[in-house]
Amino acid sequence: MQQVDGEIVIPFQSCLKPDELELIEKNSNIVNYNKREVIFRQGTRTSHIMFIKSGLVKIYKEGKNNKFIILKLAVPYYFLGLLSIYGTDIHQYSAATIQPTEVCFVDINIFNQILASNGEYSIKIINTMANDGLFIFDRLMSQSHKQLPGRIADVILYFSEDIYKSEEFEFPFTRRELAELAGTTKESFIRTLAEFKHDKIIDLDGAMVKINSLKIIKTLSKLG
Amino acid sequence: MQQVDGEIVIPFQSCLKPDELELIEKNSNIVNYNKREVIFRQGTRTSHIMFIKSGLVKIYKEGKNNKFIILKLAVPYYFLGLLSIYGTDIHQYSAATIQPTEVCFVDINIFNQILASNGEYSIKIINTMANDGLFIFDRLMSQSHKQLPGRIADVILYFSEDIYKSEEFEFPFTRRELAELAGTTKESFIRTLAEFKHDKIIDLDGAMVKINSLKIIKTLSKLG
DNA sequence: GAAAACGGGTGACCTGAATCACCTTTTACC
DNA sequence: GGTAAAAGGTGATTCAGGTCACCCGTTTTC
Repeated sequence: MQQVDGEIVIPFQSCLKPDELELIEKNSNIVNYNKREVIFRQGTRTSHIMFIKSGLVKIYKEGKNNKFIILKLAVPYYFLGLLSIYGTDIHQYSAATIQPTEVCFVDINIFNQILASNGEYSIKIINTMANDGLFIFDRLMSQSHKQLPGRIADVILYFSEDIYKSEEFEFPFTRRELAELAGTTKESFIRTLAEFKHDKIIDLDGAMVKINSLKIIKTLSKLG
Repeated sequence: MQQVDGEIVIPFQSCLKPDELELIEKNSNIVNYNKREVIFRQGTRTSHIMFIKSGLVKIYKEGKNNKFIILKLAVPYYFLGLLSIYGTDIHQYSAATIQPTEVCFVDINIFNQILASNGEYSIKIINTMANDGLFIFDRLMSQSHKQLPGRIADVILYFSEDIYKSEEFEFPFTRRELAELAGTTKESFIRTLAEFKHDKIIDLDGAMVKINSLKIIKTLSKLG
């Protein structure tokens, strides 16, 4: 972890007046993380508004006996931990980098000051939090109430549609992490993925994936 | 469903200026529901800000082949569907009354107007949405990543601590609904509850429950 | 550069909980 | 008030997917 200078591009910047923007810039700083570094741990107190400037971050829940549940990936211009900051003051989940990442930390009092005075901005934040909440809701619905094939299909769709916007991509995760994202075990994930390959629904070579039948994947996702 | 007059007590009323309050009162109305009426269905467009004036409401997700998942109960002074209203414009879950309920509908544009002009109030709404999101998050974590006894314990704790604030209470639900709240089936729920009774962790007579060992219940919830 | 640790992968086994098939009691309703 | 439907409950059966016990290849580490 290393602190650096750099320009700040806060989400919804266009809703901010020049003086508000200046206020934020004066009261924030950027921190550089390497691969596989923890940004914050669940159970710790929230202290700053955070958003990603560049890089890739996993948001996950730590359970007992080394069980992890990956909730989502966060990409540039995503706020980190908003729900916890405005909910309980205690982080309800952890965040760790997958790739080298720049995170911008903004003083929380300054941010609140802007929310209080700039109605347009606060509605943007309300929208962001609502979408965040609904997204995690969807992911957990997938993890809790779908069968394995549906969950694996969801993971593939997540990378294809949300993260890489391509039907051909490379998993940035180990199989164990992919399993944690699907809410299953490494073994079951590997097995089901192998079935997808065998059934020619996807091409698979190590981390490389190419979706052959998006239609089948979507059907699997829908049927659960 | 029946429309009536009546005084409006909006959540966080104390943060509102008299003219804002008046504006809301002029642009809202109260609707009376009987037991077991649907307030809104998932998949429909959001249209109003809603909150409960009196009564009891279940918030649930409808799956395929008559599967339901109950996410939470809403009690007086809870907003209904905020996440959907500010997230997608489409209700992501359904709401139905359990007991006769008065719901207050507020014009959404008026409400947004107040959010934009009253920073204190909009931060309250941000807090509310964050807590809502985290709560549903917790419930789904329970449903997806705990074993049955832990899930049943969670349901008992939910009624005891959140809803009735007593170690003795009456389920307002059928066994089927209780199962939907625990993310399981009627049969499994009944079986596990019977075990709790047999092990003297609870007394059980129909809908009546008395917790004998809160400690064991909490342990079961924690261990998952 | 040996050894340990980690990642990907496979097969055998086991089990928690869903499903199915009932039965009984209570509630709803022409 | 009689019938239908819903609710509570139980036992037997099934199976998806977790667990365990491995294998091999690669990367890390001292």
